[in-house]
Amino acid sequence: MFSWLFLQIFCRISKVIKILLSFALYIVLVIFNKYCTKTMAKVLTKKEENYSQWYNDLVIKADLAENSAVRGCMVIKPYGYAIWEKMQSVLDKMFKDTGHYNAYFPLFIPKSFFSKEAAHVEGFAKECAIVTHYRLKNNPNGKGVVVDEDAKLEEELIVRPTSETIIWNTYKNWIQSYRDLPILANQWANVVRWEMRTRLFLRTAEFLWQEGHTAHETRDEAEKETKQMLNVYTDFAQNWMGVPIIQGVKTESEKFAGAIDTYTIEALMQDGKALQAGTSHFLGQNFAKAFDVKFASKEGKLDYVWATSWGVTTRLIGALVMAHSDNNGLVLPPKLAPIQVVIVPIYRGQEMQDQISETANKIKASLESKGISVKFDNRDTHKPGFKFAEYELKGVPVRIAIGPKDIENNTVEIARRDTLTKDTVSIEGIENVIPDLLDEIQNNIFNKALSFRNSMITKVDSFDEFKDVLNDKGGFVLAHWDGTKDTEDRIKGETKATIRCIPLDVEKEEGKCVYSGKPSKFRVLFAKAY
RNA sequence: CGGGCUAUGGCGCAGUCAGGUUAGCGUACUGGUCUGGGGGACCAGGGGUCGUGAGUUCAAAUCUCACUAGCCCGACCA
Repeated sequence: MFSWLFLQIFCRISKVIKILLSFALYIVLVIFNKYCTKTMAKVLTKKEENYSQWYNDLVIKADLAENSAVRGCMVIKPYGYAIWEKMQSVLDKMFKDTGHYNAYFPLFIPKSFFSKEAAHVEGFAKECAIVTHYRLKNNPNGKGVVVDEDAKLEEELIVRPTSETIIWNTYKNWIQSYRDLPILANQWANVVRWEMRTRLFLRTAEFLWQEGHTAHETRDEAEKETKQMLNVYTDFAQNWMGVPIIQGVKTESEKFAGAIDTYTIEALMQDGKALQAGTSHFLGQNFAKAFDVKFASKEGKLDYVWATSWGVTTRLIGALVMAHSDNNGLVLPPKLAPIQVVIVPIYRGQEMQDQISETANKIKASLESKGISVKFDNRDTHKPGFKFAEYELKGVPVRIAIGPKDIENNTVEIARRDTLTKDTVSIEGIENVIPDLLDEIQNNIFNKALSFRNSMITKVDSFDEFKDVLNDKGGFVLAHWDGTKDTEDRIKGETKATIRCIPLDVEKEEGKCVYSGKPSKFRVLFAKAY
């Protein structure tokens, strides 16, 4: 009895001590916390401290996307989706301008279609989602619903990881004669690849993309199409996203399963890792043979159709984020920014607010007449400083601040997101200043990324050097390779670097494989990649 | 899919080891006053089935098991 009482008392005393200690610690933390919020960047992990955490923070805090209740699947939030819509509209126009048109094919693909192209199935089999039943029923043993085992599908359906099979099964019915060619179809769709490790935008179980699927009379025509679309992607990446890329062709082991050749555009992220930003495949007659798609030529001969496919995904948003952004948040290229200019008023009292709003609305209208997207943020619920930080986080390229001093002097303060510099300029002629500034920002962002990228391409001639560069510096490594899968695999095993591509503009150069010492005729591009 | 960690107001966390009265804090939110050229201050207020489900116990945020989701490392991969 006494010992029990003693124990109770002891417990209480130790609890009291614990509480006192926690309280002291808490006070210290609170003070520290207050100090921190006043002196440090508030919301983002620093890029230099933890790059992937910085990326995650950025995507979430800038309101681009968030994780969902479904494993591996993200919710693309309005601001992130607005960027995707801009990408879509630009790309869609580029596709139409090169003679393509849109269509839509089913989400579900009969399982048997996959077994028709053996190489292709190997590439995706391990990450397919499969529909086996078509009905639910109330759980007879309790709450909720269960799968109705009586509603089993005769043939399972695969949720498309890509649409070659369903499309080529369809093209078979569309194509009889050379007069039916070419077919230049594209579809905007979602696809599912059951990824084990996912990251917002970069790798998710479901993602959005476009996939072009074309059919041609001749090999030559299909190859030209493949390269044309690679150039379209290059144009988009460099001139719209401001992301410099390297065009190249994939090695046998890195190419799309089912393709003869896979062409790629490879971008470099700020942490020195490469990211494949788009691919264009020359499929040869592989799918035509698998789905028996023949056409009668002008000479009346039957031949298999030549094919291409090409795609870019919402991963481009990840590339956009990682290519340009800084510790203050996103940096968006003006050509893809949902909001290109934000106007923040600074005022005291209703009267001043009205006065400034009038000026702000005039500026807004004059900029909009030039085709610029402008947001006038006249919320009275947030202070100017808060808004400054918020739009920086969201990467709005240009901010115009208008306060009482500006009204007096007929000026505004213009702040650039890319350089974080501020200037006071006259309101007169601002509708001409801003478009030029947006162009300049677009160019500056690209040039900055380009000089970084160029500084991160290193030629090496020994395997020690190869490893040192990858570990200490990162980026692309140009090295001789003997052309064998074995060497490629070994290098990957030892360094985690893969051959990103054989650059299209590669110079002929006699050399020795950096790993095996065997002869090589040109250098290939290695990097650790996303 | 293997190893490790995690899940507590909207968000970020403490409390869990060692079960015990009314589960706290920051931030966000609501109202008010002062403010306003870089994430404001003060006062008052509301909000939590402690991831889900079972179990142990007089008593579970706390212990056990299963499940779900997330993060990190690996394996796999267009």
